[in-house]
Amino acid sequence: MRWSQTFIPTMKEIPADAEIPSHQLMLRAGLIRQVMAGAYTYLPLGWRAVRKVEAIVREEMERAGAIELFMPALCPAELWEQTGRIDDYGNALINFPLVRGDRQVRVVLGPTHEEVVTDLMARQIKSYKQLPITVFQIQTKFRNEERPRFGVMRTSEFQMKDAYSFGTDLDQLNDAYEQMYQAYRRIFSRCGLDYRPVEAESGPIGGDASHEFMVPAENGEDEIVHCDSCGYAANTERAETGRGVPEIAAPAAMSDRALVDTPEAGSIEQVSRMLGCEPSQMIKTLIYSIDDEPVAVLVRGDHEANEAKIRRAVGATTIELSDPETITRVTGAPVGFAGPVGLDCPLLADHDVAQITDGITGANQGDAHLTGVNIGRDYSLDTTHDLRMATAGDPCPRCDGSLELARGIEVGHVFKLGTKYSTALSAEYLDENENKHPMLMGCYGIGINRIVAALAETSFDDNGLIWPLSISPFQVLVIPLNITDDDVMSAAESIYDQLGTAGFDVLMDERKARPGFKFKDADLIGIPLRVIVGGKGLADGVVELKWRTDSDVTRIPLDQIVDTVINELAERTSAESQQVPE
RNA sequence: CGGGACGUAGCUCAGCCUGGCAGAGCGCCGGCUUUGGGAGCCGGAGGUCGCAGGUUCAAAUCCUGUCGUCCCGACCA
Repeated sequence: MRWSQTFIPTMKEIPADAEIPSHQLMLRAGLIRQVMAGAYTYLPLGWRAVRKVEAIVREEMERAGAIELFMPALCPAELWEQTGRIDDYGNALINFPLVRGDRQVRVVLGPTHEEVVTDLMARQIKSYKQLPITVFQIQTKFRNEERPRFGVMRTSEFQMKDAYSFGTDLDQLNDAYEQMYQAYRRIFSRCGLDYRPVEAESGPIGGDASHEFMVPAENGEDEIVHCDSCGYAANTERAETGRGVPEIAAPAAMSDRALVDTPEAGSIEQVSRMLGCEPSQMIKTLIYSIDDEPVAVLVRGDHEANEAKIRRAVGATTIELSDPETITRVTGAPVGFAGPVGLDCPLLADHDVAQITDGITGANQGDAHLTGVNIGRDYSLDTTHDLRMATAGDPCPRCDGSLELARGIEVGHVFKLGTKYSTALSAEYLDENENKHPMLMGCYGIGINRIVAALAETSFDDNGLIWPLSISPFQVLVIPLNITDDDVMSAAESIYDQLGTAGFDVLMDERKARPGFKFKDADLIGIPLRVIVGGKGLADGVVELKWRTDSDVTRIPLDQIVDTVINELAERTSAESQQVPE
């Protein structure tokens, strides 16, 4: 491709709306342009990178035995009603009626395709002999992000690879999951990403039934914890802590309990400021409706409750914060003044709560708190649980180490679904004895364009992007410095032709521009290997070769340049693939 | 949806407080010079100052509303 004949609008200045490196660089390097909040056009350079990622994903999916198909983005709302997800998804699901003659057809734009693919399999798979099977597609997905942000990292329309496995039993599901897990490791490695699989919220199957693949990045949206001693990693929602049940007994020395006025102070922050205490001295009391029964959940004031952990602790199916009316009925006080003392409802406490001496908590009456609250004397518990989000410094659940916090970009997710969708949509098979069973499913997603964004977010220097060879829009950039010099141009043309013929993606910057200008653009768009053809070098019979990450050029005789480039590309490709797990 | 910021040329921004000719740099077009790290000089094109209403002799500037974009949070895989 010749630069002047393609479309690479680079920018010297940093667009005011872009805050994070990937967004700034993708705009400046001419990869994307914004159309509206949460929707971007991929320009030729950006789209080439996306396509390279797609090709790698496709290759690895097929290598792992998955079969490609293509489902419509437009799906009947009816299927979503059958699984209940039309409500679960809420406003994030884009759905609207289509007018067809005198009737309306309600449709959704698929944010994922469990419904459609399960319905397909329900119709086509009848026998255990047809299983297992894993299918995948690469397609545009839609989610109405109420607050799109971080450039292309979080948009309302995005490219996703989604795969679905169907099997007869847990063994087949585990096999498919393992296949996908390994394929994902190869995919992210091949794309040149530093990534980390972390345990994620597992849903109905339990155990290690879900992993997210995270790219560590300051600007990542997700928070994860990890242990450097044993390698345990999980997202903060999922992360267990290595804390045990403490001794539940009244402290040896405690103050008298006292009622204090805390007018209008219903939050931990307000109360701690008003009373001059640390949030960690407070007992946060949250009234949850768990399977529609009110339960008071206690966590330390500086901690955050984890609803999934609470649900697991009591084996419940639904959990939500109670509405203000319920809270008033249960505690006798407006929201913000609940406490465990004298509360007539079940108490569920986090481990750390039992270790608070002279705690401060709501008095179950408006504008008042209690101080000097102690377990054993003022309220009692049978046991305690791990009910809160993990934080930095918590003991590791797997070893003697401690947990650290980090942020990351989620680029992939593998999940054992179980029978949720196959049951709802009657995707059943007959076994050897003619008994019907719902199929066991797994689902496996990869954010295709998010891989490109994650790369841009983590691989750059002061001058611009730094692509790995594997997903770079072009592999080689040929720069003739002076296009009015016939010798320079014919040498450049010859190199360009030969490399193109040899099957490489070559871009030639034959614009009429000064050398400095071209070098700046070259650094910005970050093509890995650069061949510079200049009049001075040619006079000595050489051209210059430079990797994007090199500080200096290497002079190569003109008649060897094509072979040298081919060799270096082969070496780099091989070096990159050394990193890819088997 | 709650909180905050910002909307002036393609991009980055000044002008707004204290109302009185629509500005700069970069980019773009033409010309000359220059040619190894975002060149120099000369000439030029380009704006419904987000939109609507109000105040005023007069509004980019003051007031009200509205739309858009970004950031923090809520929500969300």
